[in-house]
Amino acid sequence: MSEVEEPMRLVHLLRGLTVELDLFGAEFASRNGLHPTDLRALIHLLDAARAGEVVTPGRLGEALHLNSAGTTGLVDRLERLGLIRRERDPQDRRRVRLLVEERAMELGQGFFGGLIGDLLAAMGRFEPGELAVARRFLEAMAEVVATARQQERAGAEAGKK
Amino acid sequence: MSEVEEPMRLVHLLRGLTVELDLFGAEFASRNGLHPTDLRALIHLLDAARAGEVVTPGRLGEALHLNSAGTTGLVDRLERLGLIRRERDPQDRRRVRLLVEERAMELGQGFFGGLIGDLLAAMGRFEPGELAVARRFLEAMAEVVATARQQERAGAEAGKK
DNA sequence: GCAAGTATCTCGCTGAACGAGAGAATAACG
DNA sequence: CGTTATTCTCTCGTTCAGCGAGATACTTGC
Repeated sequence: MSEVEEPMRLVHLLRGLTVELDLFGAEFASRNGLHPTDLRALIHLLDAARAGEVVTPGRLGEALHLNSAGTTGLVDRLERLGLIRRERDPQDRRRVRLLVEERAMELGQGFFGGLIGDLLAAMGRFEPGELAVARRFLEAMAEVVATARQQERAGAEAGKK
Repeated sequence: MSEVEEPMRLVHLLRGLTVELDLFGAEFASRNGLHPTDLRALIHLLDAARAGEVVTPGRLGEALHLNSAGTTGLVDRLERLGLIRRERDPQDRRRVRLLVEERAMELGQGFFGGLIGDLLAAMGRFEPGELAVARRFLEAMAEVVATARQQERAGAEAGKK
């Protein structure tokens, strides 16, 4: 086994892990009558709610790379399912605030709850020092991907004539 | 910072990383006139080709959770783009083998090449022992997700009446 | 050689997402 | 203030990926 074998295996592991997580999400979604987009939206909304941020259809669509028409459809769907509620912002009545309903939190709990518990349990079998290494590692990888994404974006801009 | 803070941050890091990778893939795909599904199919086909395995439309569709009609559409698309080629299996003429064209490999190189290089470079800044820890960590996480996925599947089966 | 089995493809349809633009409210400026 | 510009959201018509059902082509077993 050469010197580069080990890192290469790590790359594949990383990719495999993202694929697994993706599939897990997709299966959970279809099992609950949601589309992958709906689940991603829900995750975004729950994260924002936990952080105390106000989310509008505009922001949500931007985060998910949907245009306004697609966003309206998405919000309609989530509202019809009773997962969120629309409410006009009293300050700026052009805006609509998206409020997550109780049911959405429960659903999120069902999705994450179990998995997060298992992940934490598995992490419990590592030394604190090892977890610190894992964290540094993940942070380094995340930064690389984020940087690559920006370069990709820059390339897209340039290629647009 | 309590004892559970650190692992929880790791969970969020992990999720954030998968989101970033996903977005990176989606952006690369649309930049090349592909759909996310097309890119996933291409990755699967390239992996299989490297492993020397024969992929048929049936296998591909199964891997991507598409039904036969959707799979035909996908293969049509990839063939029209000149990324793969259909070829009837001489042994069993019911089957069709999917062969990746040169162009697909180049595209895959364009997608992965740069990113993998950057990831490897970032890994180079870690000690061998640290990389071993990262690997054990990722393997543990992957296993948890895979297990959770099977449970989810089992639940889906049961819930199906 | 005929029935059953397997692999792929065709047809018609649903619905998510797109582009364009309308509608409604606020901000900015004279 | 009132008129114009701006910002946010939603509507309309369209496109196209993926679905269910079933047709077609080939193989295998009896």
